Amino acid sequence: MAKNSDISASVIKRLPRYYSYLEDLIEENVERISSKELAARMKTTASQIRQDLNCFGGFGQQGYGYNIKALHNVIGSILGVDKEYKTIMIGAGNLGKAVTSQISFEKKGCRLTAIFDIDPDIIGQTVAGIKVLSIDELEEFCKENLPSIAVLCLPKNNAFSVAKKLIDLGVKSFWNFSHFDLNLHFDNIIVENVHLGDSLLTLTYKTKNK
Amino acid sequence: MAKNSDISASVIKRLPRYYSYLEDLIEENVERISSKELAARMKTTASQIRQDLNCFGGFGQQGYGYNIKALHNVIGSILGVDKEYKTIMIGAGNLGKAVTSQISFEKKGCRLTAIFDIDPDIIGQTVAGIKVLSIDELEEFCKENLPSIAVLCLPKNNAFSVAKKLIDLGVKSFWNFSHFDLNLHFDNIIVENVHLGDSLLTLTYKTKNK
DNA sequence: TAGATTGTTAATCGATTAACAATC
DNA sequence: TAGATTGTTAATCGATTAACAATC
Repeated sequence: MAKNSDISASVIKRLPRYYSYLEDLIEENVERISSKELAARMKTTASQIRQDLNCFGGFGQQGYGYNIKALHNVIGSILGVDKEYKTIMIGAGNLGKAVTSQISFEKKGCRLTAIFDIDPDIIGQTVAGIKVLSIDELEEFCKENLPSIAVLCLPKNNAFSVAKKLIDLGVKSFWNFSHFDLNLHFDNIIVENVHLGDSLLTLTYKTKNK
Repeated sequence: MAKNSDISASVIKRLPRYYSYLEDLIEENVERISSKELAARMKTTASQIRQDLNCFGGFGQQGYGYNIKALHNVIGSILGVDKEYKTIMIGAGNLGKAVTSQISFEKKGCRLTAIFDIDPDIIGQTVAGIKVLSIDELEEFCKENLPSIAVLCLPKNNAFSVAKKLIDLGVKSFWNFSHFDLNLHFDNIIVENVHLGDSLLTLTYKTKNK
């Protein structure tokens, strides 16, 4: 069993998939599943599933398989769904609104505590039950509340300066929807870039070359 | 130089990144760049860049590097940005609206020709300059216009039946925002899944294990 | 006990990196 | 010509798959 810091990115990317499939199985009232059956569902291999899970420990039982609820719990706590990282969002335009309506932050270990925007028309609106604040209030808010995660739903040209400010204010993790590669400009921060455009371009490529 | 169908997924995923960085360089009025310099910008290796590009042909010149505009063009046409795949979107809620406002379909080889929804409040609205149609008109529209790409911005529980219908009507490619793994239920279709929730969970994991 | 399925080691496969001759 | 940098082959590294003894 490896130390958490040794887990490869490939494995980590697959954990949320396992988590989601196990959720489905719970809904279907299935109690146990073998790596072989789960692999068939997910179109992967039993070997890979067992290999992945054993990075964190032996959660199965020979001759039986895995208890679905137990495994779901374990993966959840590995991922950190039980955390409550203070999270803020910058940008409450179409994208920001869509993200809040689409994603359950709480179920993913994040507590959305404030939303900021620069547009006077948007400031004051209620998004995800939270009143949108002016970006001018960002500094004060952060000094008081020390959020650890920021969701960036703003245009490329503002991303650098806002990110810089947030890093100075102690934010360590970024969920980055801006088309700006944060990790290339700052060290020691944690970033998940969402490049929606890249995803569509990849689809175009595949469509063309089918 | 390999046949297009032999290109590995890892390489394909990187092409849009190269494309985007070259775009930045064009804006900065840079004319040429070496694999070494580009690698430094992108925090990757010169070897990888040269290796990747040479899957498609030799676009550089010894002692000089790569002409940025020329390379940008080449990668663009490899990706298929000059195509005009007829594209439809299903679901014009927050997410659908955000996607259309965020993404330039035309620049990615896709022409958005119709948008459908099931909600009477949304039907008739204008989104991305297009009047949202009722889902009831989907079949007729597809028979007449034969779209090749569908963007799915609908809830998990509707995804299967809509996808099935679309596949029967000849749609071959899906940009899938629904939390439903299409590729596991249908063969011979092209799918790009966007799992936003997975991305946030990965961030939570990294935040926890830093 | 016999059957099933795990955890884990070993083998294979593919992707990344390094090296260097070719060439502009 | 000398210097730079490519295209491409070879070496390394890591990830996936296969195999099997351990064990429920």
